[in-house]
Amino acid sequence: MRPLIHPSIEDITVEGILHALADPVRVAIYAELASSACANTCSNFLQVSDRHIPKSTLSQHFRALREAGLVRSERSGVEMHNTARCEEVEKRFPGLLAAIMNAHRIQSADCARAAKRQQATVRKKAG
Amino acid sequence: MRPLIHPSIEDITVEGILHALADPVRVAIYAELASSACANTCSNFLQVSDRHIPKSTLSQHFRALREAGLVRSERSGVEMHNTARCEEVEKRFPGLLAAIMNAHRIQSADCARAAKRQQATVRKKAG
DNA sequence: TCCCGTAGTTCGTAACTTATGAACTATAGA
DNA sequence: TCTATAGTTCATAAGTTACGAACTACGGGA
Repeated sequence: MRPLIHPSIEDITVEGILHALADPVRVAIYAELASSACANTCSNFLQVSDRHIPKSTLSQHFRALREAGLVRSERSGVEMHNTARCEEVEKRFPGLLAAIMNAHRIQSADCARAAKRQQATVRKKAG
Repeated sequence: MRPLIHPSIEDITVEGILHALADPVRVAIYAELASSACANTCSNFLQVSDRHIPKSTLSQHFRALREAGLVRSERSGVEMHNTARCEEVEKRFPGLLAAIMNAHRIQSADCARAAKRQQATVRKKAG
């Protein structure tokens, strides 16, 4: 089994971060990790945004986040402890992650609003 | 020839923006467009960051930027006028593009510094 | 009007990337 | 040692990207 690869702070690239966070599953994972006080295992995320993710796919997503420098993973017994590397990345690229996460919040809010509106329309038609 | 597709402001997604800007050629193009006062043609970018980009590839890159909502393109005679949609995107996702562009500046500066250091080392060894 | 040059697009294909099930490794506990 | 759990790796199918060749579209002569 290969060792876990964590780039040092100066090897983290903007392209790498953007690519990693350009995937809905990965941002969801990252958002959860970033807002969580303690470490999370991988299998916490087998269910993400109401969708089942196969274990192997999840493993690849974690690798992508890790190798982009966004997440630190440490094996601990049979499981893995994952934490977001927020402070480090913030030091190298100030404001970047905050802006991306904020944009995601805006988008989810919009999306929720749209769904609500559509549901209201459906109810109106039905009744 | 298909018409040019420009998403309306509410159809622009964070994933789309991140994916579009996760490519070094595309960010370079976007950065240039965003900092330019007037519209630029596609072939202005046949040479980007000291590297030649084939016309067909460039065309795809512009399409990607356009369909992500980052760039507006208008055909004008035989050429195309491209402008960045900064203000619109800023309205929808405040601070996002600024943070990404800033991160890119930081990275390029680091890169230039590293190259300089390496060159100094090479000179030292040689002489 | 016809022809040519320039600007950009589309198509076909080869190279690369991603998703996922099956088979694996690693560890903890009985 | 056996079994269960957590995660990884591998093979492969599906999707995406890069780029040359052939194309469309427009403008400007002759």
